Amino acid sequence: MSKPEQDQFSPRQSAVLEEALRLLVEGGEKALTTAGVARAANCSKESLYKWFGDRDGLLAAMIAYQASKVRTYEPTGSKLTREELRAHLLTFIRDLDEVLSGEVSLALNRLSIGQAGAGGGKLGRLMLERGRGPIGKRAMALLEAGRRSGLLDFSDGGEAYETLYGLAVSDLHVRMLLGVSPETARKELGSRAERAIDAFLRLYGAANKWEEPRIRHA
Amino acid sequence: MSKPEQDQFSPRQSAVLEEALRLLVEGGEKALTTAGVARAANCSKESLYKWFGDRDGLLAAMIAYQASKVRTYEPTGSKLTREELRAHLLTFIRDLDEVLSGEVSLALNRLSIGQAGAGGGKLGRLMLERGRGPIGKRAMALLEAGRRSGLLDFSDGGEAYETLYGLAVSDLHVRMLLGVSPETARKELGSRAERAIDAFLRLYGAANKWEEPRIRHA
DNA sequence: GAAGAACCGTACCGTACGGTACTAGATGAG
DNA sequence: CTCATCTAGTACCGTACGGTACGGTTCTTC
Repeated sequence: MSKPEQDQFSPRQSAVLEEALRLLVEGGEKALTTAGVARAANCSKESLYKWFGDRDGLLAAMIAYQASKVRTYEPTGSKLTREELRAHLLTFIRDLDEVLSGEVSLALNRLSIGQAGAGGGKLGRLMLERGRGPIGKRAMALLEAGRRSGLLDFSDGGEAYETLYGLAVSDLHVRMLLGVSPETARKELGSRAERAIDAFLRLYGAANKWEEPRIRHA
Repeated sequence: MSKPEQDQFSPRQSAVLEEALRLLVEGGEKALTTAGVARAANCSKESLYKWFGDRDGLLAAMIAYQASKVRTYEPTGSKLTREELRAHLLTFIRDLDEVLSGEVSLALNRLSIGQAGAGGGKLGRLMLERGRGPIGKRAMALLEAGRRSGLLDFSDGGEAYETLYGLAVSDLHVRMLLGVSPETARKELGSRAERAIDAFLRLYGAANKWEEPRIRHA
């Protein structure tokens, strides 16, 4: 637990996984053959099987490896001002958008989703734990800080987080997974980030702190 | 165009597609082999290839067939009361939840997403057009009716629809695609429907018509 | 510098799948 | 009755992939 994610793969193995991710991004799952990975990474199939067990082990390792690269930095424990909270929310949404629209993330999600359905939902669980877990934890910490600072008002943090996520992403993640170009999607995400924060603060902002931005009624 | 979707498949072909969908739901994509479909549907592989061209044609036909089953009823053209709009929104969200959490829909989305990444995003485009298109159109019509009735206030209908969708679904569709049990998900969706409508109306309700439900400020 | 481990490259095996060919039986028209 | 069409069932083919085995080379360690 002291060195949980960093060096669980040797440099050589990391290089192989990097190459495997590249192949996956370029050609989808069908392009990710054991022989192809071995050839692209200049390693032998025997080593692949020695290191990762079998093909599924390789896929799981790719997910774990990619997850180990996102730093889940815990931003702050101090009291937040309105502007700071707003800025942190915006940063969170921008980071979220960047992750979700990243080629590697999309490819890994496609991979996990594609082989979910059947009995082997192993990869899907991995993605949920290693991918969405940390992101959600980070957001919840931020929202909690906002509440402690008297800027947000909610009873169920998970509910508030789901709302924020929905406002920021809506159905764009699924549409990207289905093939909408990440460029198109990123434009849409970018134009929605600030609006999502406005809406979120109208829904969950502590009343006396935000004097109702974008006031709409008489 | 007069008979667009109904009888594009003969009864025999529909029965075969039904069986193919059953196989897909049960075992995922890997279980959907041409031999398996032929065996399950008591037809010959040769007939499959005659009718659908090749395996991809069969997959596309499955999507088109399933899409042809959802009726995209246009509810109303008359003026709406508050209660009617609320009820229609709730019905829409419940229907949306039911579709998204349906086994067949999940299986087809997994199939399309799984083979998106590579060059062949054909199925993904089909899902976007045949699946999300009609649903979005229906919701937009409802929102437009709400605006014409003076109950909603928005400038961009698409933006309002995306907000409604995000509030109602958030990341649950992707989580279901990744393997979260539909039962768990349906409970979460059900408990969120009314809250989503409240939030949506706070964000887009015409001011003088809704006297700020769940008022939060002094 | 020798012993041993790790590893690359390749060749190999079994299998499973997509797609095609062929035969036999059913159905319907003339 | 007969011929044409359609289709079920089966057998077959080529290929591509997951997984294993082995010889040769490099790197480590004493």
